[in-house]
Amino acid sequence: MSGERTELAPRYTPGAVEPRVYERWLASGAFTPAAEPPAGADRFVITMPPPNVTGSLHTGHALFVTAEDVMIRYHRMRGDDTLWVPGVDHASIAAQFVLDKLLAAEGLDRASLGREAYLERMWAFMDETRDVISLQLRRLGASADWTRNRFTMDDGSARAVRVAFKRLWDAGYVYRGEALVNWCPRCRTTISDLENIHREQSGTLWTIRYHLAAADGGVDPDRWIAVATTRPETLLGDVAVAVHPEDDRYRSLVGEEAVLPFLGRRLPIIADAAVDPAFGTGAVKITPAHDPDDYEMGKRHGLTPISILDEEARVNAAGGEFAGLDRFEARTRIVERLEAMGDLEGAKPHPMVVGHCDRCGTVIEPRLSVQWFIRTADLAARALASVREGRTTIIPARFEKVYAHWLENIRDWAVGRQLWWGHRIPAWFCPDGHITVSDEAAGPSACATCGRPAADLTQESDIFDTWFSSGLWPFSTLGWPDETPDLRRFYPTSVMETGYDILFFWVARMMMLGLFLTDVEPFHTVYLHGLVRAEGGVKMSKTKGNVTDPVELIDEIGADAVRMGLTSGTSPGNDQRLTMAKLESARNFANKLWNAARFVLGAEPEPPVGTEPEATPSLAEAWIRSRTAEAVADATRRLDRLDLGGYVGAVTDFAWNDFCDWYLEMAKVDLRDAAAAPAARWRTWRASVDVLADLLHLLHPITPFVTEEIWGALGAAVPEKGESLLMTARWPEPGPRDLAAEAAIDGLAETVRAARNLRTDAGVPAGATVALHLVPSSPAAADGAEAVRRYLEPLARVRLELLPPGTPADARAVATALGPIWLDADAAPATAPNADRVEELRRNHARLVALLADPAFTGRAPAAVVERERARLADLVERLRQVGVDPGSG
RNA sequence: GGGCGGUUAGCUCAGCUGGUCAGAGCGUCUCGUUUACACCGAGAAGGUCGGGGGUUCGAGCCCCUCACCGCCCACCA
Repeated sequence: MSGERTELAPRYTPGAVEPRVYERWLASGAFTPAAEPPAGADRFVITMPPPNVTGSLHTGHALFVTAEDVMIRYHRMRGDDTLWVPGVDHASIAAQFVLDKLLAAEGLDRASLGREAYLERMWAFMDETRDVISLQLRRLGASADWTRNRFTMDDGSARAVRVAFKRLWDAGYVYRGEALVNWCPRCRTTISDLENIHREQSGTLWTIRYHLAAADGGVDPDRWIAVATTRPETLLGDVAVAVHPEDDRYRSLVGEEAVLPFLGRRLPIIADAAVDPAFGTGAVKITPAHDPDDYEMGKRHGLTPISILDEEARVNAAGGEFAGLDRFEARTRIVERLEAMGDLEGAKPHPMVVGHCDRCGTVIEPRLSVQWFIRTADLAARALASVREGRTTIIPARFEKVYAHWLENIRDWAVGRQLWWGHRIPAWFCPDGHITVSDEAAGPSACATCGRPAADLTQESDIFDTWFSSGLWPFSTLGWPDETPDLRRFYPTSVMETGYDILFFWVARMMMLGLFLTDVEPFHTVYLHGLVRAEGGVKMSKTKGNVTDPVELIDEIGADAVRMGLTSGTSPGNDQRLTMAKLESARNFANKLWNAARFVLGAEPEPPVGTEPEATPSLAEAWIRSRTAEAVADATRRLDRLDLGGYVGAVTDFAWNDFCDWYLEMAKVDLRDAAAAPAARWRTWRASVDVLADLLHLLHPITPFVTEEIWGALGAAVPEKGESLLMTARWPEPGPRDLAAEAAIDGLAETVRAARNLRTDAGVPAGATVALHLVPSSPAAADGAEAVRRYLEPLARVRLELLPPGTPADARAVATALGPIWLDADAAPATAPNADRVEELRRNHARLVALLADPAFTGRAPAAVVERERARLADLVERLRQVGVDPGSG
């Protein structure tokens, strides 16, 4: 038994063990699936949201890492064929935003560098940042397969993007057309509707006079139509004035022309039912190139849009004297000029909703341009059906409605971005106007329509929306489009875990693309965690400066505590405030576990000599084994339901209350019983080791480091317990329950608490041992009391004195499951401390008597419920009788 | 303008298909140098589960309504 012993350090210091433990895990190769799946094993594959390559993880990310790692570790211990592919996302717009700022600090910009040099800089930048996130993930304990580490800009992703786009194109799901899109003048790119953040703002509603054209071809100074607008600068692009067809004020003007100020353009006055006569003046200027409503109306009336802003939202040549001005300068100038001309009829404050760029906050400009679109109607319908028909389940379920609502109202996806960092759209234009889409890395060899050679073709300069490649993640990371062994073995994946904030951005897109390209749902469960908020309840963001680096927290209190602090007491989809107090109590738990293990390891008795017969289990052992069985079943059930908060709560509760507070205290009694046979002491110790081992298994998914470290020491002491890693040990099966033992210890615990209360009430010094009198309420209770005497006496610091059944209870007695108890007279106070307790018994008794007398209850409630209430009443009657109170008839 | 979530002990939050569901941690108060742990142990106080209706034998849990707080979606100039 001697062998090598790994002693646990006297004090728990997480920083000392974590890196070493992670190295052992890595070296074991167990993060990587075996070459062949274990026979008959279930599959469990996590789809993780690849974080943005440019950023480092904040504490919010630590939650997703924890949730996924808990799941994957649990399933690995179950013996499932598990895989977790880690990786990062190239985040084109975010990456360019960051790099542009770096360049600006050097006095450089995108334009002066040019595309090629810019991308070189970007790759160099990537090499610096790419590993930061991997390192953070490792510090958190992520048991991901690093041999499969991926990047959405790697060759595999690039190929998947090309093939995916080609298939969409070939199936008619891609089109190119002119449309009004969301344009960010600062990022100089199109963005999707999702990235266009609407914010309420106070604006101004100006009323402007447009004079009517005079019969002689000039401008009529006395006749005008007043239009209301919040954007006077766009008048430069006006092509009409619209009124409601039923509006009597303007009916006679329809068909006439107004004259555009400054530019003199003739604007037909048209009638359209979309105009709200009650708003403003009831007359609207129509600017199809700069307003979505106007664009639609322009199409209805055959009006040609006029764009008046360039890509940086400065007035272009079409703006006449205002050309070159920024849109907001132009607004000011135009208002001033109109006022001077006497054509500004009014201006009043007007609350309005304005779209802003999600990335940089700039006001979004609707811009008319030719774009690549993915037709979403069919794709969305399939994605919707998958969830409706239960092939994919979203947790929590309420997000299924959110998901459905979005997909039901989805618009076509403008996938092109006028950026450089990203996957270039694999489409080539031929001088004759034909488009060739190719999935070859080298591009097409010739125009697919007319056969002109590749040399004559030019590739589209736009790149894809980042989410296009992210949307392929579950299968592009497994080798798709090739039918690789990985794809066959690990696809579709099991659980897709992410925050609810990217339900539309990512989850919905993965569903749409996955179903189209692979004909199957990319995952059967979507688990959405809530957001982690800072202490004050505010959202964490870099600009607010309240982002905490998880690595700093880990250095301070350990990765296990960070993981536990982030998951305990949480429920999916609900935000949480992460407080230092919560993290500290998680750290305290790790410390507690550490010390409990130190105790168990240090309590090893002399082994018995071989001739001694094996001892029978003590009551304490029978009880803790039964409790362990329940804990195993409970933890397993909760993990299977992805109830992570419940799992953490249940397993820590078991560890702290059942194992540490009660079992170890009882085990001490058995271990230190000098009168007991060595075999009995040995058996008790072995039971402690067994239960500790089971407990470590249960805790491992949430606190992998501390449990692995303890496991190592346990294995050194008891080789058959842990020769290898806990990480790959088998998840325990629940053993049989022993309800008799549980009832016995429940009775013991109640009696100990009651005795402790009596001591406190009586002011007995903590160290003193006093006599405790008990009148067993039955012969069985007498036996029960004898059975727990060995534990009761030291735990309550009393000498138990059993009195003959029927002995009248003392006036200060308290009722327990075993019978009335009271302290020795000289230790007890003169008053009757149990008056309140008796009163409570009486109240409950009265309530139950009334309830059971009600035929409505006994008649309609299920028999089991009525039975339970009857039993409870009987217990109350017994306890009242114990303390000398006659319950009477009620 | 739609939709969703929250409102449970001083604080932060759990509460599964209505029947020990009135809970946990932290905080507070009182004890405690028992050889695992003061990052601890023992004990205690503290809530008519936002307000008001309703369904039911029985409701934090279901229905209606109101009030705040927050979020998501939404092209009205």
